[in-house]
Amino acid sequence: MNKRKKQVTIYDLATELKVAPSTVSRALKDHSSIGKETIAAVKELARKRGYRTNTMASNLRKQQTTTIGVLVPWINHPFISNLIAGIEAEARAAGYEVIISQSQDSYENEVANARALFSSRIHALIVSLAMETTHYDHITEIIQSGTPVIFVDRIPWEIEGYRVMIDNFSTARVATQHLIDQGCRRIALLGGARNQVIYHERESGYRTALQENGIEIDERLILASGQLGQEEGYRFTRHLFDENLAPDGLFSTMDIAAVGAMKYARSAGICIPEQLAVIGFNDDPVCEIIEPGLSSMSHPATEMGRKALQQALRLANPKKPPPASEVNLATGLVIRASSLRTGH
Amino acid sequence: MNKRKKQVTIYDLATELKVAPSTVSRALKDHSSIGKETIAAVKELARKRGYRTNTMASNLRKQQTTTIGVLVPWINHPFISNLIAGIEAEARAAGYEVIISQSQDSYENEVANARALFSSRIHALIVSLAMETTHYDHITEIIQSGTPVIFVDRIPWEIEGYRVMIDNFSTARVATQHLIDQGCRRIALLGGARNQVIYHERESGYRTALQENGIEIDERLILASGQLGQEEGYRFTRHLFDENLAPDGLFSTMDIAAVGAMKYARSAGICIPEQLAVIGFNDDPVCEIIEPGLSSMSHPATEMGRKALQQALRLANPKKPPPASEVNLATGLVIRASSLRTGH
DNA sequence: TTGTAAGCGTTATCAC
DNA sequence: GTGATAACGCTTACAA
Repeated sequence: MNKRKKQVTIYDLATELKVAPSTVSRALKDHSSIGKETIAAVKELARKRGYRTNTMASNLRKQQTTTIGVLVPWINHPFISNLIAGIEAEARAAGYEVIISQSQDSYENEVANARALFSSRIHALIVSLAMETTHYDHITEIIQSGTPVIFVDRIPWEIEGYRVMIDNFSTARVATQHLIDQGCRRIALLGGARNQVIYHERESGYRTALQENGIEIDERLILASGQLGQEEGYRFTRHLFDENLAPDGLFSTMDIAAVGAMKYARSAGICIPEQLAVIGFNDDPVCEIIEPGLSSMSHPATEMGRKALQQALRLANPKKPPPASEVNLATGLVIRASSLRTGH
Repeated sequence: MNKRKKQVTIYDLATELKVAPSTVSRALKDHSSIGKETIAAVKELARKRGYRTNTMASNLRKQQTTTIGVLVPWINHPFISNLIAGIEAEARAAGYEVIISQSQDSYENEVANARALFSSRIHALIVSLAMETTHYDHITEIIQSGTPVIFVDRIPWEIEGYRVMIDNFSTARVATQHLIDQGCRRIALLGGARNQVIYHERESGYRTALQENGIEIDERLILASGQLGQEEGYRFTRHLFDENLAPDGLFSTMDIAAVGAMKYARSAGICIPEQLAVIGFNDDPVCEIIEPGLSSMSHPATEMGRKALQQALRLANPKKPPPASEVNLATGLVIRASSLRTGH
């Protein structure tokens, strides 16, 4: 049906060179027991005939692939695309391919994608969970089959698995402390979905920082949304000022919501940072673009991808030293004009 | 070596049910000639034993994969990640997987990745070329083998292949015309690598618009860079004003360079849009974030991904009607404050 | 409606 | 150093 040209196989090369297929196979991978001349001849002919290893056959025979499965909520989010870029670069360098699938934050999609990846007999799986996900059977199934699974960023509550993360608690604490250091006392929080570990941790870090500084927590200043975006940031901030809760500092657990907050402030004539100091989370490119520059906590997305891949390979290869069950990457406070008050 | 659990095969199911493996194979795909009860029994047991098709074996036997190869310069660029998101969503819905690789704009990487993808016997390939690429042997090789190849966005000059694009010429003409309509007469161009078709086309569109309006082209206002980014945008704009070439309009073929231009204008006290009307290209998220809002030409990245995949599948399946050799998607003028002069 | 058997291209084991 | 051969798990004529 397909008019694809038949590909050259080791049999074709063997016939032409009048040697055995097994010799060709070995020659192509520089097996030590094959004569130098044979190797040269085989490689020369392979090049001339345009021979390409049939990965499917090889994989089937070896009972393993060199494909890394990646399961993320969205490909086209800055953080995730950087994560994937890191995974891909590292994988490629190590001779692996990357197959990606996005759940679009739907549990149903995530399950279907997990099954599809599993059927492809992936070498390892790197997962960041969908917002909706609260059951993990589709993942534990894979773990139990012996396939290495690494969780990144959006990790599950229950499963004891390998993870590559940042310390969301401490990072949020640092962000909040920075606002306090700038003289803020009424600090609002724009939080994400509380059923997600990372947003829960960030909220805890915020609360802890306030307590450590003897600042009473005003629950009315804590706002959360499962869909924290620019619009929510705008709306939440307007709400705070409309209800006479006017904060003097604002920590947003996502940069994009901080942008919304700043947009509102601008429209309402609220000066940043003098009246409202703002800090975000992730250090997305927007932080450099908006005026004033948005302070944020840097998040090593690409590095996280690289690390996750390294962990996955280590886990898949019993010869290598086993990986730590949890890797924490460093974050950093990036101070820009949105939070920097003179005189502090 | 690997402590992976042995996977269940159709043989296991066949033995347990006391039927032939072929029966199991057929039952699993609802073959018409298999008894209803047999099908039910097979599926039930498959579920119970956690059977998963071994895709490698199946592919090897069928001499084809359901894997779509994607070769792009960078995964973590807004335009590309949207493109990939479109490809993935459409592919997944059609039962295909997506394997991605990034050339990082290096010719060498692109060649290596193309070979690797080819060895995986991909069903089809979707390519956006690296900046460096000027030879296309690594791609023509694949086309000649019978594998469908679809070019998107960064297409080659020479190869007669299938492509999914926007009309860069007309889109640039519309952008330039818009500035002219706003009263601009000295319009600068921030262009990309001229060896790339798309940037060449955009420059032509700009020139044509000026000519159509009887505006003389001042070559000193035309600046190009293979690495057009925020910094270049800033630098080019400063150069224009420093050299007393002060333009009253600026068309940047990439949004991010327009952002740089706006940053310079702000630092130099040049009013946008009154003294300098600015328009970009792509309608990236930054356009909404920067102040004033950046006018731009919308680029249907996700749609382009979906379309490219559809074309690829159509091309791979001789039963379907053959695709058009070139698909052009619509772009649109998105007017924001950066180019909107009152009184026009 | 089901079974038999060949073969997809590779690699590992054993023999020479 | 090299060759013969048997898998890997699946699909698909062809046979029954």
